[in-house]
Amino acid sequence: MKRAVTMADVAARAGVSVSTVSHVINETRPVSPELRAKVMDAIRSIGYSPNMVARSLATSDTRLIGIVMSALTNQFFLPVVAAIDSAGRRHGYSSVLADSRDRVKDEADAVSLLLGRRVDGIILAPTTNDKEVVLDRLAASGVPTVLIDRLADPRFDQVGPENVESTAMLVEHLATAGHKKIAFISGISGLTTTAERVRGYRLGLERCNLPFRRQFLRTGHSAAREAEAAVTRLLESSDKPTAIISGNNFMTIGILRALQRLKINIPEDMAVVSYDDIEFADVFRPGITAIAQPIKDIANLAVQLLIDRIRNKGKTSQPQTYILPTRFIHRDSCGCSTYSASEWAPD
Amino acid sequence: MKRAVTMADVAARAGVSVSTVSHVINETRPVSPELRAKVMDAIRSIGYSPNMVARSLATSDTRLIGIVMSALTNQFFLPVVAAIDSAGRRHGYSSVLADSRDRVKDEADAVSLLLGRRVDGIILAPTTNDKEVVLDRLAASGVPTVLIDRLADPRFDQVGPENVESTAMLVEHLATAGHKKIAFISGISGLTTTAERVRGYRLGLERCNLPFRRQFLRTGHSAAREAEAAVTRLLESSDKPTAIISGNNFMTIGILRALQRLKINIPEDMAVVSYDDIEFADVFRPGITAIAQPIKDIANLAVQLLIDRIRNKGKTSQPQTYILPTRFIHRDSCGCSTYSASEWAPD
DNA sequence: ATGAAAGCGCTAACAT
DNA sequence: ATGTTAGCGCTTTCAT
Repeated sequence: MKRAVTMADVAARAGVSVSTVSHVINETRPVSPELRAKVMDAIRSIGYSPNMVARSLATSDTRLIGIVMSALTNQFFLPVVAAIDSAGRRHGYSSVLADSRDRVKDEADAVSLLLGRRVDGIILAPTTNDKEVVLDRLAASGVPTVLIDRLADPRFDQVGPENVESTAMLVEHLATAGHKKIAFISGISGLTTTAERVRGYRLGLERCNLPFRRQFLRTGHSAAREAEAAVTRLLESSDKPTAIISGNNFMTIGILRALQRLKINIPEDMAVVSYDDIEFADVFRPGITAIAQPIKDIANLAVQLLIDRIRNKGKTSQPQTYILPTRFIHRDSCGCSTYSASEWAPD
Repeated sequence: MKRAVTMADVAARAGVSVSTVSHVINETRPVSPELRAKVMDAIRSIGYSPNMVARSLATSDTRLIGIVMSALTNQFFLPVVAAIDSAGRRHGYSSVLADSRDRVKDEADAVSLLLGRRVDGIILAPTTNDKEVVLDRLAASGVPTVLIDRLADPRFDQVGPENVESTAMLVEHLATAGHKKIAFISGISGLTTTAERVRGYRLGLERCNLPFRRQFLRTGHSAAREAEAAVTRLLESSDKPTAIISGNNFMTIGILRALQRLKINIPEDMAVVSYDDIEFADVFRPGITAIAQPIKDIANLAVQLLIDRIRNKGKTSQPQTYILPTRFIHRDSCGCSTYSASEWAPD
């Protein structure tokens, strides 16, 4: 690749100064029509394309948003990335990825990387217990940041799904259908989402006057494989539940696998409902009754909050936490005959 | 955010020159242990973090890989992005996203954006008929590029899945089970992948001495909704097929929806097989017999090729095209009783 | 309305 | 082994 075409080349070609070129490109001060035309021609004829790197160095903004998330392989995060990217693009921002693999160390590296790249803002789905390490650095750096999914620190803007009432609703739904022995497969301990969903599980039991029983609460570590194992063990007991609630979509897959392997029919022999919807869940037989997160809303709001903060860099308005309503999707796996749809919104 | 900490600050603090600081950071020339220590201390104590933007301007490399793909919402591309990002990261590269939405215009914008950002290389999944517009520009720019999935231009390194034999194999598989009327739902016309899979379909028919029948070849435009409609129309005819082959995973979903709506049982009333596997396909009932693309292999190879080209910027070795073998996954939807697994590799 | 020139924070000759 | 300094390509103040 030969030497890049620069603004100076354009200026020379158009017979004007570089500052004039810059100003016609950015429309940042009036330029006479004649000169403007000359410049545009020059740009076209020599095929000039502005160097964002140089621009960034001069203005100290990069129009880059850093996205830090656990495992891009996580199905939940694809739509998040897509939504962030497309919302960001509308405002002239591009996205840089940084996988945190759900480990504090990698998360820290990811953040360092992005900070080094001088991204204008960061959207982060915090891993477990990273408060001390990463978030402090982020706060100290002063780079606008919004946390999504797991709400870990009120120093930042945060946006996530409603967890407690949504999960409680699943319990109530099953209880209403007559279930008295309802198990819950929970996610990685240490995640706020996990804690809240477990809380919702217990809240739901209470409301239905059902006892909380330790052996019905198992951890699936947010993953399919572990959830499958957890269910397998759960059903080895003589005292089996009649319904299982999954703490997230991956674990739902694991639960289904376990049940299929054990030849337990859903919903006849076991009702199954899930916090988190699965893509294409409608073609599963039976369809899985689930709570769907407002993923796009979360992403869009996060981007909007982030861009607001980037723009108002000076003023430090109070960070806010947003809990977005989920959607209950009634399908077949709960074993009810009635179909309906409803939404739970906070307050 | 206050003024950024620069190398000059570190130099002052450590009582050395900036070049010494630069050299200890980059390990680009010997520095005495004492000075090195001083510098490291200074860096730590004032919390210095190198400015990649300035570095990039000076070295004219960004360590950024641009990823241009259709709709990040496309399930196929998530693992691709993930794999590219993680492979890239191992070599010190970060990924910048640019959604092409499968439209030439957006693709062109995406490429311009990335070129403006001076990415070191680009991995692109070409949209349809963009040869004239985008690829020429890319070629002219001289920025290392590798094409994935859809192989559209021998001027670039390209890596994609085997399509022809893989699809033919699906036909043969069904024919062996006794099917004589096999329909194919094809993708967007204009994609090389679509053309090749259709070719494989016809090749398979030939090999089995089955006639090609126009009404059994329908387009699903690579999307679930269209595939659903196509199947619906297909089955309105009095002369129905006994088996359907899907041209990609989205269309498979559409096909399943159509069949479920029409209360047609798989595989009893209709066999279904798919080019493209679906995530969690194993929990579908029945399990969908499918050809799985070597997605990670494609991504890894693409990154490797790209980085090789970036490093050997001078020498222009001949671009190569790589066709990677697919994997046949035998499940239940084809209606065979025997289970097996095999792999088709080119040559 | 236009131009000259001083940075932005770094790298990499070029001295010493 | 270390320091000085001229760029990298742009934006933006300051003159004109």
